[in-house]
Amino acid sequence: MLEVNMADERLTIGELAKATGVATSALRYWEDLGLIPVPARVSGQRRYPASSVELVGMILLLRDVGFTLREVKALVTPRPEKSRAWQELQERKLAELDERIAQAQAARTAIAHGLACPHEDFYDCPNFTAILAARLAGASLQEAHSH
Amino acid sequence: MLEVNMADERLTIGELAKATGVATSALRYWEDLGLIPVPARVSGQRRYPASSVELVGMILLLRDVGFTLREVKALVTPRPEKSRAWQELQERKLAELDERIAQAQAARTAIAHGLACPHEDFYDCPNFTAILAARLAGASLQEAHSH
DNA sequence: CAAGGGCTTCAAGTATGCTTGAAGTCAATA
DNA sequence: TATTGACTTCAAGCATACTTGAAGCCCTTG
Repeated sequence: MLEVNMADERLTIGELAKATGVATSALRYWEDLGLIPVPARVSGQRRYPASSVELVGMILLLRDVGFTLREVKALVTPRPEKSRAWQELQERKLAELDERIAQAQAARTAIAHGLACPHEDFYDCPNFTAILAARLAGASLQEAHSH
Repeated sequence: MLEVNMADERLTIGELAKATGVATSALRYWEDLGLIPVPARVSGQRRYPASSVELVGMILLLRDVGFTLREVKALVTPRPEKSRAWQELQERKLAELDERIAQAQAARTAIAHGLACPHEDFYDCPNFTAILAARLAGASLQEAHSH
């Protein structure tokens, strides 16, 4: 049986997987993409520092709110001494997040309205259509992203 | 030149695409998946009612906040007379959205913290690690989703 | 009546984010 | 020493969400 080594703080990939709920295959994939730094090895096997748990947590957090893994990589990899470029990237991502939050709240309102509304005139409510109009107006933004 | 027909309120697929910012290929794909009802045809070409603009707006809204197209379909297709099942689906999705909003706000805090923090001890701040711990604790939830 | 623009279908290709399988290594345990 | 279990690499496969390309139809305009 493989007990968690109390004397050694380093985690095997299985332990990191268990601690974070992320499959080992995904952790190796993230390493290939450069999201996770290449860990030390003990007879060929990866050994992660305890801080990797927080790193994975950060990756999950960013991935879950809609950033691609390449965007996440730009946010979690050690930045070159607090460069201006990196700061600008973070500021852009922060703005994107604000927008995501606003959209999620709009969607929330839309669904809640769907629940509250009697039955048919779902799309006729001025409140509801205002939300949709706002999203459609933001379409240019959507295109700016995909570019 | 093809002017927008003022007398006819129905839109061609190109007009719907322009109004919503969604590519015609995507609109056809959504139709195949059943998100958009099969529209009327005029000499083989699709003609959409004006209300399709709002429908597409709703689809964008839900897709953008992380629902899969199959989930979106369940939310936007005409429900069988306000059935209990449909209402339960909406309530579940509402709860999911609340969670997404909470996560987005957590991510926002995390990034904002990254901006504010001096440089190295990024992952050492108690405030910051609390956010990550919350996300990692919610991992079981993530697994419940993918099932 | 020929050209052009926008539409049609259908099949195949692309990008992302993984999972799965085969074949093998390594260390601990029966 | 043989088996077990977790690990290794690498290639291929899969789901989602589309895009692209080929070949063709229909209507309008020069």
